[in-house]
Amino acid sequence: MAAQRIEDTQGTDDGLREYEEKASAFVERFASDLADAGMQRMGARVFACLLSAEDGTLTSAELAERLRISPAAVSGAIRYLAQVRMVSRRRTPGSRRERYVVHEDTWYSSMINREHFLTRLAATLNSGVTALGKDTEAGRRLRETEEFMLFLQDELEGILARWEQRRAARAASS
Amino acid sequence: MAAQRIEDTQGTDDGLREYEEKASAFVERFASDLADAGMQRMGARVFACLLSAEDGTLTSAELAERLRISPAAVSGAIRYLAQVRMVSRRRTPGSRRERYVVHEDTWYSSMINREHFLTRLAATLNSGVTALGKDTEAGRRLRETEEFMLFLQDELEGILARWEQRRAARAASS
DNA sequence: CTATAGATTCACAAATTTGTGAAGTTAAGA
DNA sequence: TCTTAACTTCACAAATTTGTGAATCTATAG
Repeated sequence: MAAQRIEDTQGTDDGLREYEEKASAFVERFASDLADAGMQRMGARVFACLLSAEDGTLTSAELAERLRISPAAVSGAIRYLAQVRMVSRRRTPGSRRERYVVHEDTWYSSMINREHFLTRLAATLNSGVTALGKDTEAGRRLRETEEFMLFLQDELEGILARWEQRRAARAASS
Repeated sequence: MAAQRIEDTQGTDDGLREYEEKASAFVERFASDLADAGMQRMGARVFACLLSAEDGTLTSAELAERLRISPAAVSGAIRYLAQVRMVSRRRTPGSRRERYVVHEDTWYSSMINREHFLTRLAATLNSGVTALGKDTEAGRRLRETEEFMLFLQDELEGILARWEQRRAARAASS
């Protein structure tokens, strides 16, 4: 872990500690950004920590140590992250330890689809059109909002596809 | 208010009450969706209420009555909504009352840009690349994530432009 | 089959967030 | 200028959320 950095600093303890401090500072800042966007705090911290891990993978114990939190907190955060499909559990055969891993290629779409948020919102708005009457001004406004949500949902899928293409193209050329 | 609906139900008190109940049920459901997505609860309720109002406008007193909340709560929610540019205050000259109004044509973009969330995230990720070292695997992962955020930000602007076009086209043809 | 590492669940305490009443401001109207 | 309607701010109480230690569960190793 952090081999590169250790080398840069002639492998001194100070160098390693400095590296860890910088890494930790970044993790907290990133987590804080995510939390501001509505993500629960521990979930954000664990996710940030995983994303910053050299191979995108950490065990429960490693997470607990790096973030200074209890195993229970790790467990709760992982449950949440697994639910929203940003992380998955990986059981190494022949070990009791479980490793948690960032879905590097799909967490973007999980982030965007957020439990079908837009689709659900559109359905709710549709019920509003019925409730308020489709010929009222309010009904018209809700209908338009509904259409926007569906439009957005659709476009987002296009964006993800384009990103995958771009990514694939870059991978092929390098 | 709700003229259409009153007509539908022969203007009976029962009809009006029924309409109000349905409207309120929708407002709460919509607010709940928004709250699930990370929006603060009162902000969501006030916003949903405004969006459902016949002309997209209500006074502080009307909001307090419809949502059964104190003037202080209205004030707090409006402060928040104004800050994220989803609602603005409108002072009718020659009146002490203030009206709050949904930015019908711009709240989508406010919703999407959410205080430059993506740009900020990209900046944070960039600092992570520096902290972890750009030649490490983690650094590479963060850089890619940063690129995705910038890509997404860019694409979202395109989407909004397309939506405006679509909207304009429809308005012209009807 | 048993012992135990390791993850999860649960009840509770701490911390945070939220909404209220009351006091304080601001500006319209007399 | 004075009065007062209407919005805002503030301190606090209520409610919610969060993280912990302890107990519990699961499945690997022996």
